[in-house]
Amino acid sequence: MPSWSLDQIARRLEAAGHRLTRTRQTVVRAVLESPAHFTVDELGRGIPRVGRATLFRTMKLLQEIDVVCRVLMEDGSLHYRLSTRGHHHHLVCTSCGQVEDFFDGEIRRLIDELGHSTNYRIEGHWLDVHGRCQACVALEEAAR
Amino acid sequence: MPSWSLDQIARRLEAAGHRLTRTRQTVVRAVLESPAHFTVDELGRGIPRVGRATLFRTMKLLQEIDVVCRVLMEDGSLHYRLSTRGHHHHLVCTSCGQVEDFFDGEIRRLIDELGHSTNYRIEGHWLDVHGRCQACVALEEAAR
DNA sequence: ATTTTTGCAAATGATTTGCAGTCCC
DNA sequence: GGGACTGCAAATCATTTGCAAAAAT
Repeated sequence: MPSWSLDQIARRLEAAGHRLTRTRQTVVRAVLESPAHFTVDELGRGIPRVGRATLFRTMKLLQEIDVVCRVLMEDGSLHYRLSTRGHHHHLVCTSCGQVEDFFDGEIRRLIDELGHSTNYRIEGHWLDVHGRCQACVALEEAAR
Repeated sequence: MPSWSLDQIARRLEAAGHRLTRTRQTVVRAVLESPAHFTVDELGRGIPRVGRATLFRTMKLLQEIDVVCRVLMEDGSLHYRLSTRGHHHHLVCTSCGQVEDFFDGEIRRLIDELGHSTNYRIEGHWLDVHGRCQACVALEEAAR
């Protein structure tokens, strides 16, 4: 189950007896283009035409059909993220946005171990790492 | 590390530069006597003399010193629970909501390595693991 | 034509904050 | 005594709901 497409989500919505209206398409597209995790607020900022209530209602719908799920962040804020089963690991520069892919062999091993030690059947994981790339760090240091 | 005592918590509080006042003792005792997980509301109902604001302030304190942590339940409500140990991450069963703790020491090490190999200055990471607990898997298999 | 969906504004519920009084070292 | 802590009430924040208009089948 790689990543979601608009079509797939449309089918799910209809299967659950909901309409894929223009507004909902707008929201779903915004979700698909969002980073790994985001708040309702961040999402809404990108699509100001959609009313706040509708945004919440749509997110709740997407939750119900298991397209997205909510996650509690360390700082206490509530984020959404696509409930994807695949793994999508990358390292994003918070300054210039450059993306670096990395290999997850080791991480996968750790997660397998985790499954054993807790007796869980692990269904998926998501690792997000952020920082600044060498170029941006260098620029910043030069600026002083 | 096993279960918490009032004394241990007192020491932690003081170590972090806070006082263990009578009111805080009341709250801590209530926490120690609570079930595995509980809402602020449930906690407060047992100790009506303590003001609501104080209750929230105390819970935030206990969070900061890693005595309790918050968990997002499937139904969207926020619960607290005693931390079995210091800082940790959660593995939540997607079926019944049961929570297991795990530590990210190894993962942190990998991330440090990642920083070196990519020349990034890593600023943070977020790891989310999901799956089903043994009991739920067993139930499901029995159902066929 | 009928049912669902939308946006607004008002309502709700949880958590936080301001502040004057109280407690602790 | 003086800063830390508390309770109250008011403020804030995210989310939900009521409702009349608009959109979808």
